[in-house]
Amino acid sequence: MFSKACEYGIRAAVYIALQSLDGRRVSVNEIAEEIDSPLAFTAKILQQLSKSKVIHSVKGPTGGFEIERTDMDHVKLSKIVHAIDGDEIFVGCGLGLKECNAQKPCPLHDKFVDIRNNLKNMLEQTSLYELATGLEVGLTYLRR
Amino acid sequence: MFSKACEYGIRAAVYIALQSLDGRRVSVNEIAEEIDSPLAFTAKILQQLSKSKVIHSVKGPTGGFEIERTDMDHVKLSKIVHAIDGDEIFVGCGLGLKECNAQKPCPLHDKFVDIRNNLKNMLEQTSLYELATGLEVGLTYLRR
DNA sequence: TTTAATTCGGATAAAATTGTCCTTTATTAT
DNA sequence: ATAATAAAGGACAATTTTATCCGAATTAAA
Ligand code: FES
Ligand code: FES
Repeated sequence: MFSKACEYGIRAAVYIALQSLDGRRVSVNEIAEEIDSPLAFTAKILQQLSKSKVIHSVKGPTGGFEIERTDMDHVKLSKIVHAIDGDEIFVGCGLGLKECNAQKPCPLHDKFVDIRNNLKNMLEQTSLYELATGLEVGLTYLRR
Repeated sequence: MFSKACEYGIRAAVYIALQSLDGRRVSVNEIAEEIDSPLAFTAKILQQLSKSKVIHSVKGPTGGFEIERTDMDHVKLSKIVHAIDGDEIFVGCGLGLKECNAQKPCPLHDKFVDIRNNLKNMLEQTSLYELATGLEVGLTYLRR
């Protein structure tokens, strides 16, 4: 569904959000440890998320990654997926035709667009804050 | 969503089904041409589909690929996806945890499982015959 | 029985994704 | 100022996916 990079990116962003709720800024080392992801690869992904304004980074001692409390609400999963995987999942044809086109649809078009739109809506409606709070209460997990 | 191999596999199977409705057996060359896919790679995928009984192959002159009329109804897309991409898409965690587990769910679990199940149901309910008939009537396309 | 058409299967190559390493840059604390 | 800490960025390596090539096996037709 999503690339590995995107999966790590979402898990990392949720973890950063959770810690930011406590006013804690976190390092790549801690993030990779907590979400059980490859350190250097995770660092690359965090750079992307930083550039696309999903998270905020601070260099130097006491530096690290954080997310403003107000941003947590309006940063939706769709923004992260878009930043890392692009828009294929939001607009692409399920059978791989060059573009999804209702005027010249593939055999799966109607059924696929339904599901694709459900996914799109879910991603556009789910905020980092929402996901982080489940974690905070101890109901959900970022590793296993 | 699906791998390239899987996309080609579905398109190929639908095309084979369509031609089989006319009693025509088709070659890899014709299939790759009609669904606009790389010839040799498509041949590999057809081998897989043949082994997993999605399609039937006949060697030698006048040989090629075909699907029995009765099979078209009960071969569902889920079988093709399973044969080529495995079961990750049916049971995997949306955030890449080693396994999806309702007892220890990732933050996206509830919302993701909904969509994953919609997709699963759609694939399990959609037969090759159903997709081929849309093509037959000229309402849908396998290339563009 | 020979030839030709076709799938099958193995080896290999190219491209994309995933992952690592090391140097540079910014910033804080001593 | 200097040293230490952390992200940024570039080069490179490993793995997986996508794709190609070629010879072997099968079978129908000439
Ligand atoms: S054309 Fe294939 S999903 Fe729309
Ligand atoms: S645990 Fe992540 S989708 Fe179920």
